[in-house]
Amino acid sequence: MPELPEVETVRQTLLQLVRNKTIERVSVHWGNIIKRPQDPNEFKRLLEGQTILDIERKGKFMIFNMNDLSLVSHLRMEGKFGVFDASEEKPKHTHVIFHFDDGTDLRYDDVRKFGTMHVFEKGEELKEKPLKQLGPDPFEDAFSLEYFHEKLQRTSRNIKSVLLDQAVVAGLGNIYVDEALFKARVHPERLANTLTKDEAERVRTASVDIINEAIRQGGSTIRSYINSQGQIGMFQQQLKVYGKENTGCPQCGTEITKLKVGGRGTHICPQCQS
DNA sequence: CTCAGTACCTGGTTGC
DNA sequence: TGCAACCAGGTACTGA
Repeated sequence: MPELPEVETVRQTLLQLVRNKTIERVSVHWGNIIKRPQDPNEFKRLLEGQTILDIERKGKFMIFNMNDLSLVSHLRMEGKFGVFDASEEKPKHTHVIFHFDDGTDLRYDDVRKFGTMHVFEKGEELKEKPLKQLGPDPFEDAFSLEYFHEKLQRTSRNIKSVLLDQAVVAGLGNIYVDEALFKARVHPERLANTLTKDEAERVRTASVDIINEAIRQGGSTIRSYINSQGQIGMFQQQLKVYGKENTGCPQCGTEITKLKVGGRGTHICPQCQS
């Protein structure tokens, strides 16, 4: 489901609901979600008694800061967090429940079971996978033209695959890459090392603009995304090419077409993007 | 090292 | 209507 704007919206809405709550007990109904420590029982034991002090985000990962530990969570395709009264029935796809000492639960729901959770000693999370390998977020100073152009020069992959590579820039996914490349007027199959510096700058600034505007609008709801207060996003109304195949390009009227790039469904205006 | 292909899962949609 | 094939906001692992 979520790319950076959706994760950021979940972070903000969820923080209001769980800040300063203390975990009394954890239940795990699908152990494969838990990646570190490997044993879910150990995971449960570690988190007992911890208080959620803050939630940060890096790329598409959320980082729950607690007294002694950091919980790193990735929602992958369909993960959701919500806070419920402990008396409410457990839905079918709830896999991890953090029971607070005030009678409420933080529940992790994930139809496809792709999401991940890692627990680290506080401060260690950035030194190890999965956070260690992430590149900068799009709006960080480190995502400069020099940095980005250099990365593009060093690979012969297509530009779409490079933008999806979280080690280059963290947070872009299939929707926002298609939108950014449309805005930058660059074809997704262009080989990265053939982009001019001007094209690289167009792609870079388009990516930053799209992500910032999508955050402002609470993300995009295409099929299932909702934030932690149960609200859908609004940015899907601004999408120009993603999911718009067989409609007219808003710039030139040419029909938007869908193709596969790097195994992912990809939407372009064949006239505007070359 | 880089890269394409595949695996991980469930459910909605499409096409015969 | 039934059912198989394909598709989905993602990433880790494999082997060439």
